[in-house]
Amino acid sequence: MQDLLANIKIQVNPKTYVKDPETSDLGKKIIKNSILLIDEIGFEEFTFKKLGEKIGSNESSIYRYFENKHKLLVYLSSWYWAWIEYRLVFSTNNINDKFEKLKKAILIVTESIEDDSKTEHINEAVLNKIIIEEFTKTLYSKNVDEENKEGIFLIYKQINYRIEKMILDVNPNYPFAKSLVSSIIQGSLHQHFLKNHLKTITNCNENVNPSEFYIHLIENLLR
Amino acid sequence: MQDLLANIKIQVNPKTYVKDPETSDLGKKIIKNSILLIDEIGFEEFTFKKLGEKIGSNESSIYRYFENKHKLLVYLSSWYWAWIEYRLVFSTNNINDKFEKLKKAILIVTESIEDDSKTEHINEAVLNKIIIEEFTKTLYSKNVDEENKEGIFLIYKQINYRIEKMILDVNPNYPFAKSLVSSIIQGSLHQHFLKNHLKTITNCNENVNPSEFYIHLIENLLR
DNA sequence: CAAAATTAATAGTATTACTATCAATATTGA
DNA sequence: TCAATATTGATAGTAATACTATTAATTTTG
Repeated sequence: MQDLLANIKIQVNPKTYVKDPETSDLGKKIIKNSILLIDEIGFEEFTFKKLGEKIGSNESSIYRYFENKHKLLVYLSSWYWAWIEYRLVFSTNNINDKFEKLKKAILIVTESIEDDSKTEHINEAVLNKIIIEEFTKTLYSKNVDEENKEGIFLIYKQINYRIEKMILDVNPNYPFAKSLVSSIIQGSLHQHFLKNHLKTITNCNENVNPSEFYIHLIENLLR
Repeated sequence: MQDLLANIKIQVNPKTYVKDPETSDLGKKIIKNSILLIDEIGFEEFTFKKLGEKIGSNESSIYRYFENKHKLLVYLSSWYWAWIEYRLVFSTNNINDKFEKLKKAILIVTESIEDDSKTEHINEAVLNKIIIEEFTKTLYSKNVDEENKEGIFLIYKQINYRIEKMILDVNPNYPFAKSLVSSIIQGSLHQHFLKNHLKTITNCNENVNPSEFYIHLIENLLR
């Protein structure tokens, strides 16, 4: 899996960037360190000026790759979900049992990423952390409708469609497959967040993770 | 219900404001019009300067009521959840059947507010709209932990505890009551949001509302 | 090795998110 | 009722953000 990924380039919607950061050293440095810096100080405090200082480069150079920090976060999110989709398809592909397939899919989208998978300039574990804390901001923004039209959320939606199909394969009569999937994907990020910040309204902690809650849920709901 | 509410003053944590907006005309004008303006232009575009212009008052006067726009949003959210809690307690109080009680509670926290209940300066229907679009920003902020310590989210958490108790009354063996509640409350706001912006990953629309999805869920999950 | 592309450095602008000061007005309570 | 007090309005000012523009320096490439 590790090695296989090394040869795959995750495709991100070109509308998220001005110049593809994968095409230069500076671009990769921007990606790598923006992940680290956002994790460190949070997205609100994050600025291109600070990022420039961190990578010993100029603010204006970063603007040649990304219009603004919102678009950069959208880029990172798109990369993340494309990576998740790849892992989802890859690891459910050879499972014949419909329910086992669905369970595996739920696991992929709800588990926390413990260690990184050797994509040189992207630390997936840290990226997962910032997705938990910041992904909601890419959806809940004044540009949602516009960005949705541009296809920015296509991969995210595609993951939803794939799992929706798996649900209907397990139980063709379940009437809320779309809502169930979207509430699992978004809800599991939220449970991770609660585990980190509002511990008293979640059962998740170091020992119990969101995956268990959601797998128990579908086991009791769909069959 | 309408009349009863007219005599109740919703209590909001004093740490959200500098001066209680309920104590003056200007304060009430700030509350009333901030709700309308945030709904109109979105929280990101919203500034105290624009609000000042809208109410024919000065930017600096608004700062005497709220430290910044984040705190104002926190105030509005706290008011909203206190209002929901009031309605929750009031309307489940006399229900004896445990499952019916839980269903009613779920209904209260997931339904969309169609018309306002005559709190003079607060339009609950519009407030509900901005909670759907903006509440997530009060939680997912750099100050969560600090604000949580200050008790800012107490009422929100209390609603969670109340419904958790109802779930355990229905099924004492259900192992994820906390996570189920928090995922319903937050998830239903998200389903409303998807209905408005990403229609293809939800079953909710003008005819189907999140309440139906969640009530069907607990019916099949807890008994 | 020359041309083209990329990056760095510097400067500058508009807007935001405030704070400070002081005058004008409204409120209150003795 | 009038004087003290509190509230609000007007104006000005600051630091930071989120950019854009220009030009020079450096790197890449054909």
